[in-house]
Amino acid sequence: MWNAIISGHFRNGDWNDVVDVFKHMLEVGEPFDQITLVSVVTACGRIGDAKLGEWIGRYAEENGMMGNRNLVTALVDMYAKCGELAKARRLFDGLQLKDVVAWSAMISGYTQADQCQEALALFSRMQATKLEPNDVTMVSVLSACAVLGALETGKWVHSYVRRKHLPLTVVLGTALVDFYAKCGCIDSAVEVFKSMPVKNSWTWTALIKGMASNGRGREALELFSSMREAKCEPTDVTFIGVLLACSHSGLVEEGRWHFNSMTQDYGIQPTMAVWWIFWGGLV
DNA sequence: GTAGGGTTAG
Repeated sequence: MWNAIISGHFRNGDWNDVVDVFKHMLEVGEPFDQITLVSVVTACGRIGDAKLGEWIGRYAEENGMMGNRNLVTALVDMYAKCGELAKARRLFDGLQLKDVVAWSAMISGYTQADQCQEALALFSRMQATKLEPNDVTMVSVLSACAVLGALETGKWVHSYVRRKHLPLTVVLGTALVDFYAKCGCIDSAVEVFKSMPVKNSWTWTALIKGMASNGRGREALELFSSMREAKCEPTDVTFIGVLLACSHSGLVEEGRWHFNSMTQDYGIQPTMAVWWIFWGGLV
């Protein structure tokens, strides 16, 4: 029953509630099992609770639970998200049978820690094992390619996605759009965008920012109005793209208008990045 | 009816 409650919070993304329920269980001496620990340690990674995460890591080692691949993978993910890449890698290397989830967790760990070269190096090693990457693996690989400007590798990933008929999920599609836009291939970014069956705010934002950073401010603003017609809610990052578009294209009046609309119509408070763009080009 | 990995920021 406790696991079911924790699972509910987990699926809702309420990581703090997951941790709170577990701490309550410890306080009242409620028994838990490995399934409990998998959820809790994953939540620890999401909220950066390294203290509890490491406590669970020690508990799992001392109680002979390291044969549980789900638990070890969750620990790899937690250590990586808490910035403990070496600890994550040690556990990952110790996994006797690494499946696609374990590989994806370690690759995404490097990408999220800004160690994109390491991420691609690990991806090469994964390919050498003949284990097939899936759509989730490719999201992290594309993110690393985008940061490094590794155009050829990213293009290869795109062709792999098509060849193997990996599902063009909203997250994978967004990663492709972002990758092409960051490499300056706006036409390819638009092509992927158009081919996506489902788009969300992140997808629109990736293309708007891509247009803006490639000097196509007017088209970025047109995309922003299409986004609203599509009833897709803009986020604070969307407005970074919109204001960047105005700033780069010298559309000062429109930029000020969007800035006001952001706070008044959407209730989004300007973040530090927004102030930088505003004071840099729209005053 | 309970378990691991993913995308946007001048």
